[in-house]
Amino acid sequence: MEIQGLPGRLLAELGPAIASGEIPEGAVLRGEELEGRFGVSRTVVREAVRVLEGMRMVASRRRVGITVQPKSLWDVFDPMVIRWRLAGADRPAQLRSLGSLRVAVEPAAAALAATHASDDDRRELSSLAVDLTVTARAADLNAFLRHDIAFHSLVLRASGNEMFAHLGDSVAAVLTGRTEYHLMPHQPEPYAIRLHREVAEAICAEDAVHAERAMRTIVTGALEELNVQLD
Amino acid sequence: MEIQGLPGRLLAELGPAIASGEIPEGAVLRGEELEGRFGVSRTVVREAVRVLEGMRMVASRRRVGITVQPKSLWDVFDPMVIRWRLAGADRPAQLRSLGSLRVAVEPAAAALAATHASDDDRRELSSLAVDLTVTARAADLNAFLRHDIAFHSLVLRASGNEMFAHLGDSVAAVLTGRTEYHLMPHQPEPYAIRLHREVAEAICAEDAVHAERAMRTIVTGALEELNVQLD
DNA sequence: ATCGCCTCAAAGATATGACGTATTCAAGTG
DNA sequence: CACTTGAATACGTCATATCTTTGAGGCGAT
Repeated sequence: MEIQGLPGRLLAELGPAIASGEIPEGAVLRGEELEGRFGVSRTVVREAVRVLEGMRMVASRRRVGITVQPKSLWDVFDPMVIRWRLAGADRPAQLRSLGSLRVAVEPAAAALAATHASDDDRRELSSLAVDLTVTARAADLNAFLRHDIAFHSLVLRASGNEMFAHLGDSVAAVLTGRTEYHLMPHQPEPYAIRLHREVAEAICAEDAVHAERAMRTIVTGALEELNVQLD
Repeated sequence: MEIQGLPGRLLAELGPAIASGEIPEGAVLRGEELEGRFGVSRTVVREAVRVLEGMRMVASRRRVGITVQPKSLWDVFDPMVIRWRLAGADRPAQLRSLGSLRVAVEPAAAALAATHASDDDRRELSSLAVDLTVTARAADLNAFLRHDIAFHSLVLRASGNEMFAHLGDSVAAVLTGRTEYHLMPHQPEPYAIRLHREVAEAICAEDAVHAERAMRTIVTGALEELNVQLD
């Protein structure tokens, strides 16, 4: 589900360029310039710029042009912004931010899931915990990643909080990045796996306290490891 | 910092209408129809629609039209979406979501602030704690609200995490809504005030554990009160 | 020399006509 | 009944014209 057509292509060029700092904060672009640079019409440029303006990465003013806004104003929760930052020079900072966010949110989500999850959710969660164990033992990193993402997304979704649920994609991005850039041990640690099983069991048993504690251990561990790797 | 001009006005009409469910999920709009309904040109309609598409509230497809997407796809973290939902029929759900998010994030932010805050931040925080105490005693709800927002925003900002910092506006929206709709006691509770002072003192003393605990008490209390009021 | 006002031009904002193109739906065909 | 084909439709893109806002420089008065 992405923005299509020429405006989408323009966005795919401009967004990362701005997110990576290649087009620095305060830089001024002119619509006409973009038309020429990308060989598209005014219509297309304006629509792409409007979207960027919607995520507060740029501001368009008459007689001035399109100015890149300071990073502090950007909608840092916008999935597109997150993706662009993860792809560029901001990757470490973005990973750290998301890591801290996970530490805050996922334990709370696990606690809520323990009381709010549907029976289907609980079954699915148990099944995923098993899958995780199996793929970890087989050292199948790709399958492990897939199940890990599914596990954490499901917990977030099962929390019943729409805002938590929406962080599933961001968490997926973090986990994917961690695997892609070899920021995790080649063989997932047995201890982490056991914690995942504990989370699943606690949620199935409606034990919010235990679910929260186990999940907190998982995400704080992940954050610590991330910090070690990034230093 | 809002989207200006005619597209902005169109957004200000369409966004709330969709957010409130007045234009239901799955509804199909035609660009030409919107041109007529709002008396603006294609250019304007297209730009507004593109922004809505950027926040995934609508999807535009050839030969079909502009379809309203299911709520589960919306960028629920987009400040515009939050504002629109708070203004409409989704207000209770939005307040609950934000309340849970606060419970997850603000304690973590307080803990981080205890170790990351600048000296200026700490001074400002102490000052705000005093202001809170004074305005609470004077039962000046508006001034209290202003300081309360400043306090929580500052803690989020001082955490040093950009994503936490960006939740300041949303927290402000929750607090404002709570006051506007008389969802809080006329005289702020002395216990809550003392907790704010405790947070400030703990952050100043670099006591992360204490700051986190006091902040958790504040936000869980607020959430409980919110749930009582909304039932 | 400084302040304030005025004018002009630059750049975005809006409107509109023309054409392109994908997609759906249905008629037609085997 | 399945498949093909074609036409209608609504968005997508381009080009152009005109309007509006606003920053900068000039000009005069104090």
